[in-house]
Amino acid sequence: MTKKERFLAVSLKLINEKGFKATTIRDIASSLNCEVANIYNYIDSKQSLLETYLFGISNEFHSAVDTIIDSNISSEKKLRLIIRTHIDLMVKKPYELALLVNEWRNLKEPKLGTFVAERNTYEDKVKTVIKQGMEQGVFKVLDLEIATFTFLSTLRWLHDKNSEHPVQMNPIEIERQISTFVFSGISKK
Amino acid sequence: MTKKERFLAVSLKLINEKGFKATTIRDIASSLNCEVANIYNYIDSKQSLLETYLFGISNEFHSAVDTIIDSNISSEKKLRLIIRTHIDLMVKKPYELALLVNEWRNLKEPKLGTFVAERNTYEDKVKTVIKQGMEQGVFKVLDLEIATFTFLSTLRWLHDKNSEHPVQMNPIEIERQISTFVFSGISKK
DNA sequence: TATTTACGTGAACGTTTGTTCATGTAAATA
DNA sequence: TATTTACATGAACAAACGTTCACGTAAATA
Repeated sequence: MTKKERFLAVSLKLINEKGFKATTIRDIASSLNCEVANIYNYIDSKQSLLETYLFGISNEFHSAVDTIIDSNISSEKKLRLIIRTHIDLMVKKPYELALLVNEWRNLKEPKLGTFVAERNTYEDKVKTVIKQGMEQGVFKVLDLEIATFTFLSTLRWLHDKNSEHPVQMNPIEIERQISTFVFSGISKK
Repeated sequence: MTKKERFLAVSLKLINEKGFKATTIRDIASSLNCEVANIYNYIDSKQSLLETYLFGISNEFHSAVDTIIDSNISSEKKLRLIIRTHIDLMVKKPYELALLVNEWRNLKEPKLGTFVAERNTYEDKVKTVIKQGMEQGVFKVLDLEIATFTFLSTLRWLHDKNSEHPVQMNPIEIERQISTFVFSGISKK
């Protein structure tokens, strides 16, 4: 692990614990046992640090969902794979995922606009999958907006709870539980 | 509307747009067309302002859910009423609801601890309703943690989307859509 | 009328913030 | 060996922050 990688990891953890605005360069330097000025050997500015994290994880979601959409499988299977993608990223990159939820507001224009646009595009991709499922008679015909965002919010649970007391279950079992909820709801029969 | 009420409303809106840390006392004064020092005729500190908002809305959720739990109705009906409560609060107090989601991290100890405890208690109350439904054979027997937080995340959607482009539907229709999703999922039969 | 209360003002405070600077060292490269 | 590169240092900067101060005004209260 290079010095820069260690710096990136420590910063990410700190920003997650205290929030981006509350995490100072001096905090990071202190955790790293180095001088403040040293940080600027790794980055240009505190803002660019946040941008690196956010656009990095954003791209991961996009490339994953693109592969899913382009594949020749049923809408239900696509939705199932999207669930799986979110779970995998929660397990592999919990801190980056948390930033995506909590800290994107701290971006400044024009990066903020770019980020929001990317996120909207992601939501639209998911929406398309659900829409196709409805048209094919596989999914209930609900309000498309509400269905999509209720679905995405369900997946957001992954981050929230995992960040406070990490889930013990294995990813496959989590996927089974969430898929059950998403596809057939909470009512018995 | 008294001066203090106007101050509280303007602050709330600003904090929602820019975030608590990014909203300065000078921002608030500027929006209010008054001097900075004037703000301190209304509040003791910036922190106390956040505390007022957060514990206020937190109490509203608690008293609503307490009434629901104590009432002599089925588990399904209780869950339906909880959904309705969240929707009503989203419509009536969207800004406070957003703070509850986004800004609670900015509380400082010991208030932070109190808040987190209150929130956990709320989650436990919802969890109890779901647990009873499972025991009575009304709900599927899923992992209780996952079921509860997936459910709560579904309701969180209400805030997220409403804050960006407010939902046009009336509360009753929203409730119908979300209840369908929660109780019977997205799959057609 | 006298006095309290609510609201308003502008300057100043002490701290903390991100960032830069000039300078240094030790290792990799040429 | 000479020179570039990567990392390190401590002091300093200007800006922004929450908060306080002494003072002022006008209306409500006694």
